[in-house]
Amino acid sequence: MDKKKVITIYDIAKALNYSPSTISRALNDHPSISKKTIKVIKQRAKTMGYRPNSIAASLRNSNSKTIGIMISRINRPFISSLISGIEDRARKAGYSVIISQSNDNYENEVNNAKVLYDSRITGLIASLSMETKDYSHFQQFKDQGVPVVFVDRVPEGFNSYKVVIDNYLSGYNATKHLIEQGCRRIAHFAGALHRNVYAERKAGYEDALKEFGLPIEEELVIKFDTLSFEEGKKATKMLLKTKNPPDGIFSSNDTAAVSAIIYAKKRGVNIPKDLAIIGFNDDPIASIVDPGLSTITHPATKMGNISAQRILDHSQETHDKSVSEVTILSTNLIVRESSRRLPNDSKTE
Amino acid sequence: MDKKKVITIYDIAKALNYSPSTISRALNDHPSISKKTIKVIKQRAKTMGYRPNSIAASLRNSNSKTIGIMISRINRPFISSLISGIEDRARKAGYSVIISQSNDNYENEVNNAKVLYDSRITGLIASLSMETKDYSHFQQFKDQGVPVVFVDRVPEGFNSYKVVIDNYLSGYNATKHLIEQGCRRIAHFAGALHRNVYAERKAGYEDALKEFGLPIEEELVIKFDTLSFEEGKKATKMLLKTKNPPDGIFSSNDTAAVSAIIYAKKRGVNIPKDLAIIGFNDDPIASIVDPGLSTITHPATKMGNISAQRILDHSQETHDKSVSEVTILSTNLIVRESSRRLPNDSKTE
DNA sequence: ATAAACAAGGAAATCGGTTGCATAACGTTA
DNA sequence: TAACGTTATGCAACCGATTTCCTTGTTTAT
Repeated sequence: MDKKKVITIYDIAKALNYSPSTISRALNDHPSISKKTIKVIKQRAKTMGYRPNSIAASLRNSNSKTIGIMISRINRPFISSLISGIEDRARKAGYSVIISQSNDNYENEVNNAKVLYDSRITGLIASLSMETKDYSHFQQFKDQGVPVVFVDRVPEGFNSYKVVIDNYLSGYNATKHLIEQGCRRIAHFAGALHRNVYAERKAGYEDALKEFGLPIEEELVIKFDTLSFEEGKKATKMLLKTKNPPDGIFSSNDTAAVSAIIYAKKRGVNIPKDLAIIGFNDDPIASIVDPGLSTITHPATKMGNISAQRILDHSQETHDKSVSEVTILSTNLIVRESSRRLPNDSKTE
Repeated sequence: MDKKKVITIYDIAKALNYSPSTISRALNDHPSISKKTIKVIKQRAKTMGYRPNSIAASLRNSNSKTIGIMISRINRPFISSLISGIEDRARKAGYSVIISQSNDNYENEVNNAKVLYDSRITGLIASLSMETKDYSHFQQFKDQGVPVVFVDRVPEGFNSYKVVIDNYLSGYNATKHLIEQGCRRIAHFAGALHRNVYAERKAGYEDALKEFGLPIEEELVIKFDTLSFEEGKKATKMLLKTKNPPDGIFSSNDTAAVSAIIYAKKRGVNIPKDLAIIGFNDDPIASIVDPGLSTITHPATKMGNISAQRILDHSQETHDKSVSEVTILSTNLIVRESSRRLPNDSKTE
């Protein structure tokens, strides 16, 4: 094939009878090169079709200007918005973004960490896989001074940047909302409880019940593996079969909640009258399902922006004083029809 | 900070009294190094905590083992599944994936192309922004023998790999389905018509009408900018206001179609009796909305797999004979309640 | 007028692997 | 036994940009 020759700074140097050092400096607006020379060199670089080789620069600087992302799966609303937020912020700062999905598998996550480490990323943004319980594969980054930002699904007891929402308060508010709407027997769809987000949401749920003097009943807390549509259906089916079915469900995600709505409706259960439901995340499906699913917002894009910013800041600052490590974003309760039993609720969408 | 020293092959060489060449070869299982030596070296590399610097290798090999992705926006179901498909395939082959979103803006796309080119990607997978009409920013890759795979939204008259669905046939089938269900006045929600996907879907729509002897009416084809929820609502509102409103809508995406369903329902229009609706993509919302939205499947993940495979194959083969450049995947019609007017339809979900 | 300061640019090392071309030791074959 | 192959390894250039020291010529201050 007829690949055009790739132009390097050496070619420009030869053409203009300058040294490569001068070319490099000129292209980077180094102060010790005269304005005139800079102009000439830049002009010539353009006409010769010069394109910088960022790999060469990365090697020399041992900095790839790349942010690595480790997530479970890209094709989920929360995750894709998170990535979008990271990418937007990163690109504006001239950074690239490299992604890897674990598919919620621990070994994949460990392998991805290896690959990202070897490619000398500037910083890592990670949301843990469902399975992960050991965090030692993140230590290598810290050892090299590569900042690690955990988002949403963060590890316990591993010191690093964290960007999260207040899951406890969110769970509390969701449950409190159901109670205020008259629910007295509220079930909870919980995720894997070694993952902070699910454990905390459950804790908020339980404390809300306690506060309002409602009993915490084992059989009303359903432990899910993946909070999938199928699991949601199965759990709802099971709950509706019991002698004393719940009059409210707080689900740790929207997928399972929507599934519950659809299944319950099919069973002739009136939502929200017989069964009020609230989800978590405010995925697109939440506002599409009928009745609309009440839920808790999850500021995905913003979390992405902030996480990227942490990485960018880290490389800037001197880091004498350790900055606030954990960023906690607030969430909002969105009340739609799936839980609205009282006429005049101010938080209505 | 106390960064641990990074171990290079030179350190291993010194430790074992071998030359760096031997270390490099041993680590890559080069045949001219004895098994015994390889074993010793690998063992030592492990205990010393050696980690390859893939940037250095990239520079020397002028191959970064990286696939670049250019898309409009990550947080859309089709796109995120596409990326997921690419990432899965790429990582299995030891390739990394670097993403960039244009936000459907032409200049962003051009800039992203520059950045990706400069980072010496092995291949590019691109789905055009809504605005893009000039494709010259992709020429630089071809000039360097870097394979470019266009997916879904592909350029006209630019020679390269393409992975698409049969948009014409899909549009034809969607429209035909509505006609078979008794619709006689079918509106079409069209996207930007300089984008192949929307132009072809519209062409399929028109040919189906023709074939069944139905008139093609200008005012029934609504041209959308982004096929958003808001636009869908506006268009539906407008259509329902006319003296002679349509009895069917074929929308080029699910978002606008779902919006139409919701708005029409609110207006008391019976779906599908008064108005049958079919969308495109089979996004999650399609099966959640009530009534369920009939639609055309879009094999996003598979398209991602294939696109990645094209890149991988390209670097393998000798490329004497030019392979089939365009891959066309088939789609399926999914019939849900939003268009089912006849009782016994075999294609029912 | 002369040392000191400054401006502009060059030489060469460097980042860490990779690889074409030796080389040395040893065995093989006519 | 001389010529030749094999096997296992080393040397040094190379990928392309960056940067630390220098050098040279010019300006400023005393």
